[in-house]
Amino acid sequence: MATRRSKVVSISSLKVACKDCNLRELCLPLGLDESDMRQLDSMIQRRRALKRGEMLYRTGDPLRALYAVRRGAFKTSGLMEDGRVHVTGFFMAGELLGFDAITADRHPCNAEALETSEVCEIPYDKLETLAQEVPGLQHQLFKVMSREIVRDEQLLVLLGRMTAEERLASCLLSFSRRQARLGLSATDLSLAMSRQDLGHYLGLALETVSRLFSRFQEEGVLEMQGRTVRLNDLARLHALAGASSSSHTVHG
Amino acid sequence: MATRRSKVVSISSLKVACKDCNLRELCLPLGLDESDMRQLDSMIQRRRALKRGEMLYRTGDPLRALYAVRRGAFKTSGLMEDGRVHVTGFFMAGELLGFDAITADRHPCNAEALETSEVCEIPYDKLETLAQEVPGLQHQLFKVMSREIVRDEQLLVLLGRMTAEERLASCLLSFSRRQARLGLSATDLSLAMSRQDLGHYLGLALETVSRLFSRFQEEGVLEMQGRTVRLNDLARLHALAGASSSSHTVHG
DNA sequence: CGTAGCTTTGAGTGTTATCAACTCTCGTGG
DNA sequence: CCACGAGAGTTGATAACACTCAAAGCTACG
Repeated sequence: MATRRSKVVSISSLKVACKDCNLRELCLPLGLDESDMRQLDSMIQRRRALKRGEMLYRTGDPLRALYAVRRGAFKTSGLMEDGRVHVTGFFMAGELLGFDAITADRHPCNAEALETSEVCEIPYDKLETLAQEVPGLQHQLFKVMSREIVRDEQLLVLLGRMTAEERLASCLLSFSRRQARLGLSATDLSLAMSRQDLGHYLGLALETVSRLFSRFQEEGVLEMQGRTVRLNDLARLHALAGASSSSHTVHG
Repeated sequence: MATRRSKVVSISSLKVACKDCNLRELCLPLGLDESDMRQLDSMIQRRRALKRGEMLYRTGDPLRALYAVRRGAFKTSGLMEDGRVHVTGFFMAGELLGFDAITADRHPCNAEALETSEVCEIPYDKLETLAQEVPGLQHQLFKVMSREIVRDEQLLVLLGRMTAEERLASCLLSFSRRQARLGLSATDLSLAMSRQDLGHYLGLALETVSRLFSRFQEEGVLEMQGRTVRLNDLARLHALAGASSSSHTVHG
């Protein structure tokens, strides 16, 4: 009974309209006036809750919708024929995923909830139709997709040219900025993903990630216990990240 | 005088309209009817020729236009604070570049001609306006941007999880497919970029790239002399590439 | 024909992967 | 409430792949 009650609460919390959503300035409605936002809102058919480990979509699934993370976190990952995994992205509240499915009308990767999460489901065909009518929405969509491209390009630099130390430092700074943008602490992180996931994202073995955390802690850059991390020295972390010149332009 | 004459010829060749362009089925006009295509065509203000080494745009330049490669090839590259370079992409005839500039109204990377090249210059503000009126164009733009995201995600897998051998094999196969799509040979490549560029693209030292070419040649997978490469065994190259499961969906 | 840049090849090194063992944490059930 | 087990994380030893440094050969362009 207690569980049922909490479920009811959770469902009601899912009914927040775009205009009342605290994420609207980070998400798709950004820059829309109230009437446009209402149209967008009416299009969002249902909001979906996922538990840790549940898949939002799988490789090959037809593109039905794009997704906005309302709460929680996701990872997207691709698989090589021999089973090697690569995590192509982590998506936090206010971030949109699924754009890579537009070109072939199929999702080219898996998206999995890293913790209890909620997404807004935005039917793609309707979105495109609405974007045709609402200039602000079309504009915002181009911007968001462009940002995704920039994000990926920064990751290319990270994977192609950075040392293991720089990769983890950059990654932690990215998490920090994204948390700050949500109005949360820039220094106290609660990582939703395993060392394995981080390794698969950063192109490193999980043992390397673990060792780096230990070393950063020894050096006083951060304190951590498991997935709880406190960044004690953002300046030094930035120095360790050996930043790429455009690293502060996007994603915080 | 001879040079002047050849320059005149080159300029006249720049005046091909979209509807007469042999690249229209690979480029932005794809899927547009003739009247829509004419509108797009009238928007393309000038076509620009660049010599090897010339910059199409530089990091920080304001976004004025997107570019379609008509002839030749480009590389885009980012710079880290300490001078490390990463090449984020190579762009061949029929391919579009500049989408990463939309989000911040500035180009986040450099674009340099690798050989004598021509581009069509598509003013971004006008493109967005036209896309608002022409559904087919909006649709095509979303598709093209989405394809760019997928391309980058495949590169993330390449850089994050593949061995040096797999990276070069994948890269050569990508070149092969893109040449074939242009109606050219899938096996005889004339690389426009240096070993250094390839290394910066693949996250490898130039010496590693060179050694891999030598090894592939010893093993009979290809023959080469400098930048002229003949792929003798595409099947074996594919095996060497240890393909990621979605590698055949995009970019050939 | 000379020079500068590109490419190849070699030798030695180092960063990070791999393999392995151990510990910790947390949820579950006795 | 504690014992247990499984998954996650840490740490150590060793090895490998690719990097760096170095030198020589090649190509192309002036």
